[in-house]
Amino acid sequence: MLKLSKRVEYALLSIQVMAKNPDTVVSAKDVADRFNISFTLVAKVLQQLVHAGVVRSYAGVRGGYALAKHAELVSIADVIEAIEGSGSRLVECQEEHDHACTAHTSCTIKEPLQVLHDRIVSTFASMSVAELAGPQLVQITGHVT
Amino acid sequence: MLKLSKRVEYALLSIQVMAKNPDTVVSAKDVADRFNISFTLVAKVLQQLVHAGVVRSYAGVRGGYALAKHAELVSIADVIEAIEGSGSRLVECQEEHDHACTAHTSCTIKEPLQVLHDRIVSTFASMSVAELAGPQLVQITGHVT
DNA sequence: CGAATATACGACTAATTTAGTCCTCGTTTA
DNA sequence: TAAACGAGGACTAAATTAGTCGTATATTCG
Repeated sequence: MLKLSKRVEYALLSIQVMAKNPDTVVSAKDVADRFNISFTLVAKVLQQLVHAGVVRSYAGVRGGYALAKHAELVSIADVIEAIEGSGSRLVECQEEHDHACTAHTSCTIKEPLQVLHDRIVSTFASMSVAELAGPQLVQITGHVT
Repeated sequence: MLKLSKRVEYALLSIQVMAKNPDTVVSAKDVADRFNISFTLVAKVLQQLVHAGVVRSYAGVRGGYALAKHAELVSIADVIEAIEGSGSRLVECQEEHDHACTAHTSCTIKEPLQVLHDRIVSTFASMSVAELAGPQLVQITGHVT
């Protein structure tokens, strides 16, 4: 009914590791080994997360990746958008290239589905990746809002 | 970020026509012509809807399809499930064939995402196909609840 | 009856998307 | 300067989705 791509899944797994280990950098190899998944794919996915500003990268020997913001500030929607791009709607107009689908009575379902789309996006936006990591030990240096 | 398949789209378009014309049967050809889409595909999709009990079919010369229930009683979730099946989760366990993914620490994101999945399903369930048809004229023979 | 117009359905091919690999380059650290 | 890392492009493979074809069956109507 609704499946996330492996790329998004790998992104979430990677981020989960980072969220659980806020004080260390995590390399693509770490993630790939830990979950027995393709190193190169994970590496690619992590690069997309860098582009989107979700994680920071550190090159070099003891390099790797770490979250660019607090886990609470990164939503699942952010991650999905980082990987899949922001351009996808629930229903795409089926002739937007030339004559924006005015030819046929088409796309009459587009408008009501937009409402649905927005609701779903906000559902994704309502969960932060911190929730993937589960309850964390309170940081001594941290603070409660 | 989240796209419905053409099959679901065609299903919704077909249902929309039926919801707008509750007193007539709509043939696959009607729908295909109206939206300039593949007749055989629409026919197939409609057959899936029949199997799922969403629409009723009438064979023969002046045959076609009509909603099996009131449009208000059919949700978008029903339609998606009729077409895509009910088996898909947001994140699938990546080794459920043999040794249910206990080998690696994998699937640690599955549980939190289940929550998200349920929310999204209920979002789809919250909208009926009647909303695709827009406000209808009140039927003389109808009644208000 | 029988021709025309529907649905029913399985097998098939084509197109698109997603997954995954490979190779080369730049960076950092010890 | 060598080893361990990220960056990124070009590519192949696999899986999914879209779409076709052929044939069988039901119904209406002249």
